[in-house]
Amino acid sequence: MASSAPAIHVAVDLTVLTLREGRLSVLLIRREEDPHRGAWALPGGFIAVGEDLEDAAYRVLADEASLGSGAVHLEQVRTFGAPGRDPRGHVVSVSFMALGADLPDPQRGDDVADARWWALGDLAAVPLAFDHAAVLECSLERARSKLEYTTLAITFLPAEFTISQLRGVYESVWGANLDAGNFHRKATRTEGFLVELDRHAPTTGGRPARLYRAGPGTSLVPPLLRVGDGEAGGR
Amino acid sequence: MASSAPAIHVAVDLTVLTLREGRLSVLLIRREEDPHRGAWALPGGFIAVGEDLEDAAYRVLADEASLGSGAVHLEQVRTFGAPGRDPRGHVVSVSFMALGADLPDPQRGDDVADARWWALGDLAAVPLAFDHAAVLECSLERARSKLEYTTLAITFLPAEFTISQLRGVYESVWGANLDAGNFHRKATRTEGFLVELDRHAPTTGGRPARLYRAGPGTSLVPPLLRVGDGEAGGR
DNA sequence: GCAATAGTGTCTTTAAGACATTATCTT
DNA sequence: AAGATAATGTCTTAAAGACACTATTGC
Repeated sequence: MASSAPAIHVAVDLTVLTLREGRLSVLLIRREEDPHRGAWALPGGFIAVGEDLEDAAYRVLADEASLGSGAVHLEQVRTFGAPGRDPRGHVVSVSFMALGADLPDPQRGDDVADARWWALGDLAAVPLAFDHAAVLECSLERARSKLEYTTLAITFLPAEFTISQLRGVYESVWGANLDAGNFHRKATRTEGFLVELDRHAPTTGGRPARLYRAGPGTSLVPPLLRVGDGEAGGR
Repeated sequence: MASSAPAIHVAVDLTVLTLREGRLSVLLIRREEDPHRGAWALPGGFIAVGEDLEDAAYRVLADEASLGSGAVHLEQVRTFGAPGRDPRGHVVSVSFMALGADLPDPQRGDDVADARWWALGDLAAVPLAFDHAAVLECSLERARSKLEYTTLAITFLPAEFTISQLRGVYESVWGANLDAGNFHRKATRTEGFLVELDRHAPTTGGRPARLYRAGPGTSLVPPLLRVGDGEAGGR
């Protein structure tokens, strides 16, 4: 923190994503100190000597997002190290994405005075601190892409879920509308993706939907490729 | 370098890949100093305060691999920061992969006494320094995977090449045998992948192969998915 | 009954994979 | 001619997408 002896500092930045009311949302924290005082930023922090990168990410998750390690899927995305990205000095930041199911509102604590979930659609006019817009975009693209080839979409859902909910994850993250019937067939017939349960979800006005839980597989073969639909919706 | 005041150091490590005689090969450098003196290691180096990560990677490429920035495709892969990975202290290393066409033998210089290309098939019994086996594996998997969805294979080839050479890249990197006819159709009919030239390559004993150069596209749609063939060959 | 959502079936189109066939060169 | 490699064609099968249809609930 003392900027007398020039050195490189290493930090982690977290893109915490969840679905809230069917909209893909990211957790941002309002900065209380310069630089970028008052701007919204991704949660993050410097790593200590001897601290593992993942441990630092989980620490930030607990301190700034009130989230335990069991609540999210954490994954390293990319490292940002341009010399000018932080006016305080040379900060190399390892960015992670954390995905979870309907994550709770952040609690005010020692470190954090103001923090909230932002639906991505509402974020266009919000300037982010540092290079966090690029960091966020990088994690978003990673998440969108991994939905194609992996079973990662399930991390956005509770332990038991319906096919409609799963389709909702894809639609929200991709910003695309998927055919319900075709998606149902694809999801249920992809080996290792889902395990069918004997129970059904309470009806939401129509035929009750069967419940599923995550299957043993981690990759989708063949993948579930997004195609240029374009038409989308927050919900 | 002085280990008196504990601090975190940031380094870059490079996985430089090329095809040599049809075999996927990686550049390794024999360490001359402890730790791991005498072991083979990926080229790498510490970054300076104020130096960009990519610039540092290109500097290492020039110093330790005698390669200019035009010769390779450079891409960040992953950052390794486990506290115990370097006995000298806490070193966070940003790993890059660099891909190029038939890269030259490294030259001996100030930094490097012994450096050579290793075909990956010959590397099983070679212990690598630090966690470089994991770093290498991570870059390899990235390269294998990106061949599926992008036009990256072309970076392993000279500016003008034949379909057979392109197929050879896939076969070498994936360690799989591909059907020549089907590959030809797929490569030539994937929009943006290739530009057909009016010339032909000198014959290698059969019908002369038409020459192509890289097309404008960067992604392959639909992708060229690897499937479980298993049978492979270095050549 | 109707509205709403879940789930299945059918048809078309695309594309992969197996493999035969033709084309064009060297010797 | 034989041998080698390049390129194309044919057939089968898998799977995506469009979309109609059936199933099961609440009202």
